[in-house]
Amino acid sequence: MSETESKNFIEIMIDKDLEEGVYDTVHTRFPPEPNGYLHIGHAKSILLNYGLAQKYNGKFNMRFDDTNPTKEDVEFVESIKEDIQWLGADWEDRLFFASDYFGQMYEAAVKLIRKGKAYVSDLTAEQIREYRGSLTEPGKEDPSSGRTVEENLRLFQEMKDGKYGDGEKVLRARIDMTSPNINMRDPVIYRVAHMTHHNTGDQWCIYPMYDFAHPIEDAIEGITHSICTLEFEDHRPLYDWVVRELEYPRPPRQIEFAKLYLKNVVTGKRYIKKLVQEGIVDGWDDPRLVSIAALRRRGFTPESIKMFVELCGVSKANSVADYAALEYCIREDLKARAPRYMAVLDPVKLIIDNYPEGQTEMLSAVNNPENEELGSREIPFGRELYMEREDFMEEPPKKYFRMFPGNEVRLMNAYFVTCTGCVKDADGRITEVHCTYDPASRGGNSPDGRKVKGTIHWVAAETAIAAQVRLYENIIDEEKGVYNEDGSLNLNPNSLTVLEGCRLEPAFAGAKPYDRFQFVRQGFFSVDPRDSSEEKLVFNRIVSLKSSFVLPK
RNA sequence: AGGGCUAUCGCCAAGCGGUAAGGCACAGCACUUUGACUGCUGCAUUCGCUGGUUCGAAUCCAGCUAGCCCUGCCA
Repeated sequence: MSETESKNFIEIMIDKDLEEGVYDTVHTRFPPEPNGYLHIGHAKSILLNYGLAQKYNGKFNMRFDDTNPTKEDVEFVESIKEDIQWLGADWEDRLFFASDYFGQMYEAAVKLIRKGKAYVSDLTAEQIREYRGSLTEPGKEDPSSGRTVEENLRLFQEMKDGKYGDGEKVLRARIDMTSPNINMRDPVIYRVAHMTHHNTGDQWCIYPMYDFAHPIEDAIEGITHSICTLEFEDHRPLYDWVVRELEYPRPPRQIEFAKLYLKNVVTGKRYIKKLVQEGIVDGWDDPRLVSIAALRRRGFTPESIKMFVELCGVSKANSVADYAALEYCIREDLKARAPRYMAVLDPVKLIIDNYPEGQTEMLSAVNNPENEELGSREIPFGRELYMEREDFMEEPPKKYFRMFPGNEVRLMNAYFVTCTGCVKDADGRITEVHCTYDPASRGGNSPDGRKVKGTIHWVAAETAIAAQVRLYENIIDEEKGVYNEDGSLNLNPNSLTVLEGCRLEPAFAGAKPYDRFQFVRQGFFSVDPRDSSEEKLVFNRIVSLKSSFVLPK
């Protein structure tokens, strides 16, 4: 990284560690529990950990923290792997499962028992809670804490051998029942759970708790900087206690940072579940959600998400990012690499009265004026076109410079046309707009040098492709805040607008799922991978152009 | 209320004793074959509050205040 670029607090800590020789390399990891789908918040952690490893020429591990079989499922390990790969974080050959270390964790527990640092407790869950004390009162000594090492060894062995039922016995670390930090009041480190584990099957009936397992996982893998979120700050003394008592050389260091929250967005699993159940969204990858899969389906690029995460920065202050920042990132990424084609979302016929009936011609158009590499294409032109309904007004307000009777505009990449009027049906709805063209202005410029203020997009009626376009908004209401007092969500009734009968220029033929385009003046769109087929093109709007729909005030 | 953490522009965020970076958003102007993009300009006499130390404080000290997290055999 360049010297002028400012470093975040984690990089400063790493620099110090390297300088003082605490570590001579950087090794990070992303350790999700496979109990759900990844969302934008996880992307920050993934990209932060992976980015740090890259920046310091270190390594990055992928590890499933699967120490609690009651909540986990293989379904999630596959989706998580897919999402991380899509984001571009490369764990190379270092894909691990915490469950693969169960044997070593068991041995570690035995070591603690031998040192007199752990004991088997007979207390029930409720009793343990009572003995723990409260935020303001110290805890009380566990009646089982006086057992001998031999007895503890035997009991723990029996726990492992399946002699006890779930909840009957538990292994506790002996630390300090009076600690002001509740996590240090003899935390449970092993529990009995007769369950089939997605990875280890029925091999184990005792499972380690996170606080005990995580530092061991990190130490085994040689992790140097174990980066997690703020809520684990209180656990750090316990993390340090575990690696110290287990006597790992060069123990890993835990560093906490603030999670990334987005304004007006749902990430809660129970809320998403409800939205799916009620049919408000069509799944965990519905484009209105911010799961990695949803963002991908909507058309966001990995690069844009990376840009967003970097834009947000890393700190310890709780913060909520504006959705506008995410939109900025995808616009920024796509504007130079998406071909810009014309598409009419709300079509109305435009008839050029002085263009020869039956004649067609091909016009050339540059695919992206900002990126020559994207080449150019030929677009058919004829007497009958489709134009955007909002691009015509019978009585225009001031500073409206699209079509209105008597006004001359440019048909993009084609000709100057002068509006002559419109035709309405019995209900007064405009069915046709009429104009005349200037044959000398082919390509969009007049040889006499006259200028026009407006340029509008269009599509030839005869060759136009019909498509469905979906305009997505945030599913959460912007004005009223996210949640109601009863815990229900404030849904935005306009979160999805489906536009049928949109007309596209022929260049769209052959578009494939995930292909991204900039519809001239309408924003960025991508082909929906779930609903598009050869016969039916379905586009999701990724993000609109900035203020492109706004009429002058 | 016991412990931990945080507080710099509407939203993120630099700053680490020498007199408030940057980005997003917003506004204005210019340019424009997308009212987009781009370019330029504007946008914190002030850093949660109050005192103190100092020639000098967002930065150090003290005391307040506010927010977040912690009483799972979840992670």
